[in-house]
Amino acid sequence: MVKRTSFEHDDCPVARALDAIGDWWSMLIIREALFGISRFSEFQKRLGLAKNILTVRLRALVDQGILKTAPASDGSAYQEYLLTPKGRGVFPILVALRQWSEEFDERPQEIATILVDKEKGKPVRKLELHSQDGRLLSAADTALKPRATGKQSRRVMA
Amino acid sequence: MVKRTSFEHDDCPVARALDAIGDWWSMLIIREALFGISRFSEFQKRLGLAKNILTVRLRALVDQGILKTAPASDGSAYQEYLLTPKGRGVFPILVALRQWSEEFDERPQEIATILVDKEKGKPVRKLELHSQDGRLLSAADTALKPRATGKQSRRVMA
DNA sequence: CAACACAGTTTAATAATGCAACCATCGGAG
DNA sequence: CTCCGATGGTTGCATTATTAAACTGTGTTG
Repeated sequence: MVKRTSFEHDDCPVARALDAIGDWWSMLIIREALFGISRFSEFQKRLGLAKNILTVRLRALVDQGILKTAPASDGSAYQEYLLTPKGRGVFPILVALRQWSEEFDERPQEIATILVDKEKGKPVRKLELHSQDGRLLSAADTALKPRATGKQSRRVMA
Repeated sequence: MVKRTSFEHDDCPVARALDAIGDWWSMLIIREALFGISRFSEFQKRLGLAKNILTVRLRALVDQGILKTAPASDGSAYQEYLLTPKGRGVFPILVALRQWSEEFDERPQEIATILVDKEKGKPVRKLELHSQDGRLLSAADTALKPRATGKQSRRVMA
């Protein structure tokens, strides 16, 4: 890619999120981190990406407050990369991606894992979007409203 | 980049989803499409991307069954790009991205739009993940289980 | 103290963007 | 019928991201 158009100052929250974690590797790094991976070499082995890229990605994630470095709790020397609350907040996005694959992939049998709830070991339900008074909402039931305060915009999302 | 590692045959559903819609533009194109945009020039104007890139992205999205081309319902000649069910299924992912920005962005006041429910015009609640018996689940309440049938794997997600 | 693992950095090659200019088709005005 | 602008692209070239692989500098093990 080139000059990778930054969406950092876009007023659309989707664009902002993509700017932060919208590349292939960042999301997968966070996925691994949520699974408990914290060491450089572990990320590298599991994801199979080039080490320089991993370096850059980890640094970017740390800069954005998604990961933080800690002085290696286990063993000694070296540091480890831990998720911040902001990083753990990515979980629903990963679930959404997972469920989309599960629902629409043309070869779902190749999908190796199922997300289950720990207590019962049964698959989770689909993510649900509710209104404030509790109605289940689909895309068609929603709309975008400009924020009350601040400059208005024609930028949208759905 | 180089040889852009494809995750198409990865057994992790997150990776598969990212392989399909994990680049900056595809997600935004789908966002616009969900908002009703269907014409090439409309996408181009609203997103401000280069036309060649738009061409490639649209074709890829059509190939993947996320968009389909129709012979221009309105006016005449030219075609339009419409979402398939698979494309509309991306909605929760966009909502998850949006809510992540809303919750963790350091300058939330720059975010221009709010997702509301059409009926009441009030902001929606956060996406919720439930177990089959209805308990609200957080990341910590979940685990990954290998699929019953098929080759097992150490590939994970959280 | 030699070998090895960890956590990177550097380098060179290559593939993916982006920009701009070009081309083809359609519909409408004259 | 012809010219013109808008639509929907395609082509080329410059720029940048990503990669693999080699190299560096620590710490740790034997």
